[in-house]
Amino acid sequence: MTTADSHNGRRLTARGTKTRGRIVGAAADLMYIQGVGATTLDDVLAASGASKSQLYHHFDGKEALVRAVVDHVGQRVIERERDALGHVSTFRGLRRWRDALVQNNALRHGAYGCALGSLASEVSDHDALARQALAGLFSEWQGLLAGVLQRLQDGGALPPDVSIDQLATGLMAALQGGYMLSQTARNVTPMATSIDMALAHIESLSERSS
Amino acid sequence: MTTADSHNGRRLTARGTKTRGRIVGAAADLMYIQGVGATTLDDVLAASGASKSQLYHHFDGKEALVRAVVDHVGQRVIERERDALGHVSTFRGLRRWRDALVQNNALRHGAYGCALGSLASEVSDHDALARQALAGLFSEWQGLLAGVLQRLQDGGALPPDVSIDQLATGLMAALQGGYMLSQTARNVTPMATSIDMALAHIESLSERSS
DNA sequence: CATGAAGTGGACTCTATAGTCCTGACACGT
DNA sequence: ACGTGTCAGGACTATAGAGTCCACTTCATG
Repeated sequence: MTTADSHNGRRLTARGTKTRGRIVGAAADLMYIQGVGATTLDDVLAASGASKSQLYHHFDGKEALVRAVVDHVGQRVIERERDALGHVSTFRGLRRWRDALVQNNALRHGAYGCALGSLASEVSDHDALARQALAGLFSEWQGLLAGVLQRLQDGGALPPDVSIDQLATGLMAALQGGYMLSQTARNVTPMATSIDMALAHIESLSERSS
Repeated sequence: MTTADSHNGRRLTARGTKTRGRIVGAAADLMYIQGVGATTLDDVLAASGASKSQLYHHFDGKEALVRAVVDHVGQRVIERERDALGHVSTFRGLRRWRDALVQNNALRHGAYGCALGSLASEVSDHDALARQALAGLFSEWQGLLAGVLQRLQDGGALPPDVSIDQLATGLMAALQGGYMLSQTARNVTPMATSIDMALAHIESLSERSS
């Protein structure tokens, strides 16, 4: 599942694991804020308090580090979304999920965008492996959305003939596109509006089934 | 309107204009394909057949070149969209617009994404001026979409109480998010699906007004 | 047709950054 | 407690890439 896990099957001590984690965490933060390309290894070392040799001890180079960051950020996002969506089975729950994302993004006025989306658009055209990992993460995330929609459908809140997967794709795209527009405008409104429209559409489908 | 037009008010000869155009064009192509960060000035020089001094004669540095690229790409996209959307006033026309974008993106299996969107997500967090230019371009593009929706509303195809601007925002986000998902998946389907969902929602609003 | 400005060519410098290497400390199994 | 391999520190190298400089050519306008 993971792309560039630990290092090619070496034994890790507790201390080593901790150092590796510090490096990946610092790299993830910096790459989120500055972008992947603008983040130098020296930046990462300074932020994590590690040294060159430690970095190259744990990773083959920058590309490998980026892949580890993708895995790490992916894990975090999926975990967050699993918590937020895993048991949602009502439109109200879905709207609460929306509110949480919007509020969270409002804290930085939309800057930096979606942790996964930013990585994806910067990395997809350079590193095929990272791209595939990101594609997998998006599809996992979308699967969580599909799970919610499935529960809605099972509960009769959505007609049985609508395509859960297509709705999940549309919702995911609205979310990502909204993030990007908000990032560019430095204003959360577009993101909120676009998710609202996607949710409105999904909710409107239920009216037919009454 | 333009961000980093010609150079700080110098007189341009025909030859100079041509050279400047070659440089910007080559830079735009390279930055679209390789990304802004991965495109070096030497790349641009090699591709355009210009020399260092010519580049620095016309631009203050890489940042200025990037801004010129944003303007250039923006002009192209807006012009294309004005042609495609300027006189559309039916749902059918809107679907033909969708088909053209999807087919065009299918040629490269989604790779590289939207010319404007890719620039935006890479540049927004680094260069405030470029970010504002991109925000302006997005809003211009969205204005073209809003124009179509307005004509639909004026013609009675959309109820008078729906918010044109919100629909245009949602459609734009669906488009951009779709581009990004397709770029990551190397597959146009998500983009097509997400635009379809946005259009379906907009069309569904008209049913209420019958 | 002269003069100065716009335009061109490419060598050169300087610095940031990826990546290497060597030395030594620590930790764990035996 | 001892020895092997993981872990850490940081100096060092190599190079790619941004930006400078200067000599030269072409152009526009009086």
